[in-house]
Amino acid sequence: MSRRPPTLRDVAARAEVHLSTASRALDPQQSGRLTAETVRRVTEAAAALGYAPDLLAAGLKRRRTRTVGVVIADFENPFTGPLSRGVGSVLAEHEHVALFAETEERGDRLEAILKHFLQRRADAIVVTAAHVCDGAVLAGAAQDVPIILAIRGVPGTDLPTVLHDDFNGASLAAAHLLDQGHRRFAQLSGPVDIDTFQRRRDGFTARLARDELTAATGGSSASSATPAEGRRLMALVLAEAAAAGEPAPTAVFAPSDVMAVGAIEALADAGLDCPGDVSIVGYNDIPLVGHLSPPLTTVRLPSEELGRTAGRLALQVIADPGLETEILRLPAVLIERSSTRPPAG
Amino acid sequence: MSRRPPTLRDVAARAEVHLSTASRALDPQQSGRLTAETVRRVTEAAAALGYAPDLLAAGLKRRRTRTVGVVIADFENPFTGPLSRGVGSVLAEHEHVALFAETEERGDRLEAILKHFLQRRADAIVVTAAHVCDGAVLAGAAQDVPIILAIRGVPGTDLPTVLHDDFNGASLAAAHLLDQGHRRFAQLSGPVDIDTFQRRRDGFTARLARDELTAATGGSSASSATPAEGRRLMALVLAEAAAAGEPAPTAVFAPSDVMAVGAIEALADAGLDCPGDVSIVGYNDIPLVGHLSPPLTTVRLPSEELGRTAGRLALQVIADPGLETEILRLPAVLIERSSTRPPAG
DNA sequence: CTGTTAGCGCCTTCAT
DNA sequence: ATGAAGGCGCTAACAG
Repeated sequence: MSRRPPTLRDVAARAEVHLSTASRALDPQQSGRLTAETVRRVTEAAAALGYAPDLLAAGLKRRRTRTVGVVIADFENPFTGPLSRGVGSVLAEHEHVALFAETEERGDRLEAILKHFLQRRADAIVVTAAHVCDGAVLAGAAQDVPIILAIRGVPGTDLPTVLHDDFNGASLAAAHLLDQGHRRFAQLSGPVDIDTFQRRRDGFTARLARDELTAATGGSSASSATPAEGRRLMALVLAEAAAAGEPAPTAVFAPSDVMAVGAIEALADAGLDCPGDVSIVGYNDIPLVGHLSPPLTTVRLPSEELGRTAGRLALQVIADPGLETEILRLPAVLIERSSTRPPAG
Repeated sequence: MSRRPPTLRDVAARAEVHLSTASRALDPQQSGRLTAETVRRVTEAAAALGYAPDLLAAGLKRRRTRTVGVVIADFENPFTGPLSRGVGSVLAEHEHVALFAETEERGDRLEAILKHFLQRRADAIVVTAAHVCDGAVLAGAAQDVPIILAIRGVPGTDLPTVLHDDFNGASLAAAHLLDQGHRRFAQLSGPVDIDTFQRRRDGFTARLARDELTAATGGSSASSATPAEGRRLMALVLAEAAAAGEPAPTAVFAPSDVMAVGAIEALADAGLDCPGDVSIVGYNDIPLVGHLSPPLTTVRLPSEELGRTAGRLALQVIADPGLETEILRLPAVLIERSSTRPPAG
């Protein structure tokens, strides 16, 4: 184990050429300038020795490591998988690699991770875990390395960004419920410090407002997107309605599928049936929600495509640092299942 | 953007000491041999400049990159999250980082990824995506870098390995069903080229054999662990029983939760109810299976802990390459929900 | 076309 | 206790 791998030196010696000739022969960009014969000799020697270039040493000189750091909020989040695959595969197609790290939503981790990626000489960094208050830290890091924002934007920064179109996605949810004839709405609020949840809330609210309607919220917002928080908020909405002597809403928007799961449970706790009494729309279309009871109507996000786009942006900005920044928004699509139906009566 | 980060040279200049003095001052192992005053000056200069050592350059000399490659089968697999977090966090606690790559279960990818990690000078590699036929490739790579097997073992290799105790986990499932009084069993077969699925099958079979019972299989095995394959195999089991003029089994073991989901659907297709007519035990306890209808009885795996163990093994073998290899098996636990109940009648 | 010569940024014997 | 010098493995001018 751990025998020393062959170096370019060994290859050159075996091919009986100079070190730098070997280097050139192995570089597709330069091998054109060499005799076919020399190239053949070097290639052969390299193959015989099982030579593979040391990417660290190469990067040291070339000032490019072909590495892109990716900051993930939560490895256990269901869309982390598709997202990672998206950026990973785009990068791989261009001989780059992704380095993943996780903040676990802890505020202080982001800065440490960015610094670490810098020490590893990442050529660019994709941040998918930004909180709205991270502007300064991101701006600071952006002076040293190109940064791409994905999934979560940060208002006020001018970094290249690719987001799900959450405003539109949530509008889709609202439109669907309106189409079905609902008029009494509630929406559960996601964590307030995350940009995407704000946009979902705004999108849902705006679509209702067009029809001069509003949604109850229960007066609280989730500390994190979990079933437990969904359950808590749904119960609050119900309690609020009861306290005001009003009937419960017939349609509820949960800005994440897991919160929707909790909401359905809260309804059951209160003796209400989904979708019989209350319709629910979730968000994300995570695995298995189509197999819940009832199968959840939800908004699907093109997470892998978003990952691919983020990867592409990273490669672009590496190739041309002077690139003008832009904000891309990828469209969501409503997946209609059985947790929504026109209101009774 | 992309201003050049300060180098050790800059720090030395600012502290008015020699390059190598600065190097020593910043190395906790060596700073003892310097005047407290010099150390202070250097530390201060480093802080003022925001100096962070270039890990690539350091690794080049030190022949340690503090990087561990992790080969994942599938980023979208639900236990990939906990697993990644486990190894990532253990490594982070010891100033190492994980580099993740994905085979997507494609046979040719493993070799390419191993080679790539070598080129990046990973200090060790954790392979969680091994197929039983990968022995040669792994043995080859193991000559150049320490390799740890996790989740999936490879019979015949002697690499340090940490696995879920699938044999025991599947026995638990069988024991549970036997306890409930079931006597007519089926089990769906997972992909044959993956070690874990073989062990689950063997564990289930062995426990039944102790009571002199056997399980029908439908005569086929899954090409991949998906709901569609679960559905197909369950239908085959039903058809097989019908063709033989026998009653359907009352208890089914699905070696993965997603296959269980498909199996439940196949039962419904055949007009059978789970758990009314047929009990099902899944495997993995992935998110949301507790919210299915019926909530799935399943076997939970300590995936994050497994990741942590794999990370620990990697660090161990980096510190001491002569470490004797061992195979660890982490215990599974049966999570009893509502998809199983004693047979009717 | 190919060899020579400098480094990339850091660490690590040697001396002193 | 600190400076000097060489090299990790590779690439990139610059010669010839």
